Amino acid sequence: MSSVLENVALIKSRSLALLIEAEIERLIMAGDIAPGDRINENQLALRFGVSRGPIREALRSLEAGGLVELKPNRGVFVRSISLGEACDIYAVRAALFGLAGRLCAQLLSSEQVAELKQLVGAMEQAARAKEFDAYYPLNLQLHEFIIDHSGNPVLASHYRDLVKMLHLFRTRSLVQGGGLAISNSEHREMVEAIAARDPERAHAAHFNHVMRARERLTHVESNAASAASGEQQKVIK
Amino acid sequence: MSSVLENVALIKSRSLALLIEAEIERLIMAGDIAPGDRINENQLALRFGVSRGPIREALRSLEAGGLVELKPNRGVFVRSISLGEACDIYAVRAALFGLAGRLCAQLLSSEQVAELKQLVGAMEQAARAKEFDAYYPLNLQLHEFIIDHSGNPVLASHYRDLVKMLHLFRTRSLVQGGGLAISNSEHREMVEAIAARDPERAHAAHFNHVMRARERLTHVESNAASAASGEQQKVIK
DNA sequence: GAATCGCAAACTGTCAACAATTGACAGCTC
DNA sequence: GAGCTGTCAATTGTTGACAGTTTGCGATTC
Repeated sequence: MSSVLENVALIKSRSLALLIEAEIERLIMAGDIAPGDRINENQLALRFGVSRGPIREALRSLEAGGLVELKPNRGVFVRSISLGEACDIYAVRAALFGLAGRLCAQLLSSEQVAELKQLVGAMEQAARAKEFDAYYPLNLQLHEFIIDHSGNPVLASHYRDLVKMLHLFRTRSLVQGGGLAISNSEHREMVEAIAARDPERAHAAHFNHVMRARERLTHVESNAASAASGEQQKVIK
Repeated sequence: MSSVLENVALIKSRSLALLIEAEIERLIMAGDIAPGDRINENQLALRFGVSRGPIREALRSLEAGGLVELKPNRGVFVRSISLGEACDIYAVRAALFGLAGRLCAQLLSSEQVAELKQLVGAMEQAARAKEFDAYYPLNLQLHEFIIDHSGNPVLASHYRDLVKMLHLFRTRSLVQGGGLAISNSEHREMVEAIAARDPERAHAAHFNHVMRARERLTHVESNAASAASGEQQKVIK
């Protein structure tokens, strides 16, 4: 047991609130606490073995991040994202990802472009072999790479906030399932635009990639809810 | 005296933390607390006549909004934005504003387009007459209009966060002074693209408008840096 | 005289108790 | 029996106190 190291790490992180914030976020992301659920401060405090102070601070932070909602005198609730909100988030995400693509086209070294090409190649292989378990992490890696190498931390931070919020949308599993081979041609276009050092084209490729993911999302949704009563659909374009 | 109504409003707002958060934000925006300054919890608690709990909660919220920085065991500091960070923020802002323009081109009614045209007309008049005091609020109004009518609250929220953060940049007064007639031709192009219902063109116009503001910013900066000793900088508090 | 060590004041991090509000249930009135 | 009212338990909002850390200042040493 590396009790010493653990203690050091614990002391370094300093402030239970930060630790607890990360832990609550993890619980929400893992679906351990479902969207719409109320969060009981006492219960959490008991669970973590701390007082309510740090818990409340952590929740305040999460609220600003959009993961939970604060209803005065009622408590904090895990936010649940509607289809309309998810569409809004996707649009903003598309704008940010478009910017990331534009920046990458201007900034990336040839070596980094080669890395991207390799990634897309691996994804193509996985898609052809229908190996979803291999495809998905590569897909994540590709997007992370582009965001990280845009050289704009503000962009990266906001982008990640949006991705987190999208995890609160109910049908995300379906969304992730959609696409595969379909979207890899989009990936190829993205990387080619970057390789061509064409910021405008890269922007368009990246923006459209996310917007098409949004369209796939709405189609899945409308199919799923077509039989049910007419939920007010958000008109797109 | 609507003392009863006031009390109701006060009670409704419920939670000192929310009130205090708004108040601290106001203090920062007004330059009452300067970037880089440390915020003393005890002092604030005394000033507002509350305990430190709500203060800490409010600060947590502001930290997530990017207005203050939390240094463990040292305290919270008002963030100070460097030129590089300001550029990053401008880029993200440009991407969001570009999206807003794109959406407006798709959504706005003819009446709303007429409103925009009227605004730009008034700005042109003010610019010709060199009436800066008239121009500035109109400029703000134009940008607010576009953001508000994009129909995307997520976009609006993130955009406003960025604008707030830019207020922490030291030479913002100079930035606002730059442009005027120069940038109004950009405004005209923005509105014309929206009126033409051309999303792509609107996107480009809005994106470039902010990016050019960024360029003006960096030029002002480098000029200010080169003539640092001579010119008397406008000091903010 | 400069650098270092140690101490004390100030401040942050955390806690446990207190006050106030909410929502539900039981009892009363009509 | 329906609707209102008052009370109660649960939970949030707030507070003041305590513990640990940082920092500035002064004494001490070389």
